[in-house]
Amino acid sequence: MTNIKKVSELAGVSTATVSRTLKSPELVTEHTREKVMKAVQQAGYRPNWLATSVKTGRSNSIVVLVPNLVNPFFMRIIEGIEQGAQEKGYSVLLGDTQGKASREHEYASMVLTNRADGLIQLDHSFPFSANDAALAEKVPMVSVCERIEGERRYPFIELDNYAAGRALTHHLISYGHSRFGIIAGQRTSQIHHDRLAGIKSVLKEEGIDFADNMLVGGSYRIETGIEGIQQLFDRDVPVPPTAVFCFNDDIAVGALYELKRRGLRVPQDVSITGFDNVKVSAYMDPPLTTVDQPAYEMGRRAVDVLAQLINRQPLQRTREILPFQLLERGSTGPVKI
Amino acid sequence: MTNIKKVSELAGVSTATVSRTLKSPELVTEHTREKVMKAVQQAGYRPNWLATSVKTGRSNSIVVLVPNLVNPFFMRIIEGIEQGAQEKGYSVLLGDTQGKASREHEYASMVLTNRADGLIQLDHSFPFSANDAALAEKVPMVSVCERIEGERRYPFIELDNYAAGRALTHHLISYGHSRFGIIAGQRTSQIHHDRLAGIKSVLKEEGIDFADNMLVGGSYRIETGIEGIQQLFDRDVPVPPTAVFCFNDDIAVGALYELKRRGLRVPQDVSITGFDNVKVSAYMDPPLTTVDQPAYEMGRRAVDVLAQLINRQPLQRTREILPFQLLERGSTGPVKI
DNA sequence: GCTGCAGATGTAATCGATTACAGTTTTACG
DNA sequence: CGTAAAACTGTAATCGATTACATCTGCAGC
Repeated sequence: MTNIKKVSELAGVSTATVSRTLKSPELVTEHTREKVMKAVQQAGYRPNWLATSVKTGRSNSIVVLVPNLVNPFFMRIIEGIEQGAQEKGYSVLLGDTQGKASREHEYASMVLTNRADGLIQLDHSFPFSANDAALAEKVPMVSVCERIEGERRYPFIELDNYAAGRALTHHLISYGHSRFGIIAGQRTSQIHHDRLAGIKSVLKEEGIDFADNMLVGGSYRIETGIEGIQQLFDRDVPVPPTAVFCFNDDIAVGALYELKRRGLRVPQDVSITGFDNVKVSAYMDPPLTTVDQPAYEMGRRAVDVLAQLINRQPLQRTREILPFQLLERGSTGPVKI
Repeated sequence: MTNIKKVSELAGVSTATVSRTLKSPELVTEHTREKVMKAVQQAGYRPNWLATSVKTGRSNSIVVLVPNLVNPFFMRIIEGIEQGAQEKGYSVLLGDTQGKASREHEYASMVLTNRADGLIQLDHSFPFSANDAALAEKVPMVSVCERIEGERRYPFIELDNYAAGRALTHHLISYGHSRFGIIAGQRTSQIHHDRLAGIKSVLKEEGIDFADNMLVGGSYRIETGIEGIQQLFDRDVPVPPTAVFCFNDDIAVGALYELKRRGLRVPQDVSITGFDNVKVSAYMDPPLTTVDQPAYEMGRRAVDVLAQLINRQPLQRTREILPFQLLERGSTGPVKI
């Protein structure tokens, strides 16, 4: 291994001078700088990052906790995080939690052991174990698209899921729909509650009933969409819904697939909506009406906020709400008479 | 910050004893172990990972270079990598190269600076700059699904793209097709050449002509599929193809979309095939005939191989070919008479 | 020529661990 | 009881950097 000592010997100077030449060149004379640089070249020297970090106490890395890597929506957020991190000199440590608490704890504790400086959370639970709750108090941490209600609070970036729920509902009602189904994802999340509350608030205002058994589903997967449609349309309720809210685009893909398989046409027989605006949603048949989330931007903002926390700069606000956009495409239409 | 010294004072022992208690408990007596553990608890002590790493010279991290995070196929590989890494005690540093050489260099040099112990490459180019080529000689590095032909060689995990190309072609020929189009992705990659060679070899054997202008495309995106179809069907060639090979599922999504938009039916008018078997491909309308790559498994194997390189264990072979599977679904069918 | 100061470089402490080696205590056994 | 070996613990070197402080040189100003 070529270390700073070897270079210093090669250049005939002290290690301090080598270090200075590389970090603050203005402190050494032209002459020695050249000597040192030549030695650096010759030895193929690169400063050992671990050593630098242990000295400065900063790892310049951040952990990103994500429940699922294959979801393009999350990945878009992570692209934003990656870009922002890169610009600020941070590296991104990937923490695929697979929704398991044990994994979350494991990754989160990387911040406690100086392996990372901060944490970005795309999951929905508090990522520290009961043991570490007290320590976690000081951990710089930001949550993207999920708010933690409860014991602990930290800054979060999200969009107004309540308003998005309302917008989707208004859109469908304007097409004359009045019998709705909902296929939800992870039900314990704040997102879920907000969207649901948004939908229900409009229904209430419009005097439309919503039976609890029209809410099905429980995870953000294609299969959930398929099973959701089966539950909504197979049960012995007299009248199936004419419009179905799917709480993400994957669920909507499954729902669309299953509706077609049953010979139902979208949107002529049933309207469906997605959420997230993943790339393929625009190229489905029909293209999906969905809510666009500025995922990339959310990722970037998360890094900004996290960097402020890490550097103990004061935050203007602990809550950032980014704008969503309702994309009306082919999967929704007038109710069948 | 609570460090080992504080704990040692709290427990009334030396730092060496604290270190031993935590790393090799069998070296200390029951009595002191208890004392130390109590102090550790009380102080909320966690060993500083940076310090440990600088001492051992191992960061226990690996860098994964990926050209694009939103591609579910890559992400499936990374899931495998993540899982394998986790089991072996490595963390994964994400390197989103966005296909840019500068990014590649930047991330790759993390191995040269001890920030990571090795490198897994999902991209297709040699990730070190000309300057570092010599240093890179010693860097543990594995390539997944892409072989590097040329100056530098390192182990790779892939599937037999040549054979997969042949299998797809046989499948379409068995349906009576003889006029083919190809919408390719990244054309400079080895994958591209292998698949293309596989297809052409069968066509030659069967005495079927393939005009070079029936090969279009140049990146793995949905838009490439749309533009590809436009090029293949708009040109003034007398007869458009009856079957189109798309070199990944994203391209196939675009192709399917554009074909439908033009009023062509799949597979009655045109058959199309994808590649990779991403999740949604099974739920398209029609479901996509595609080649399943064991992406997750490829990721896991890559970590195994990389770990061997890092630990300087001898490799049985530098080339691992995993099995593919041709999935015949609804997007291919008999040629229209 | 001497003093003072700025600028360049070297010396050595430091970051937070691990671990070789030394020193001390305990145990085993004749 | 004495001695050697074993078991435990402490001291201090070490990993590879950074940096406070010390030292040395050279030059300006009186």
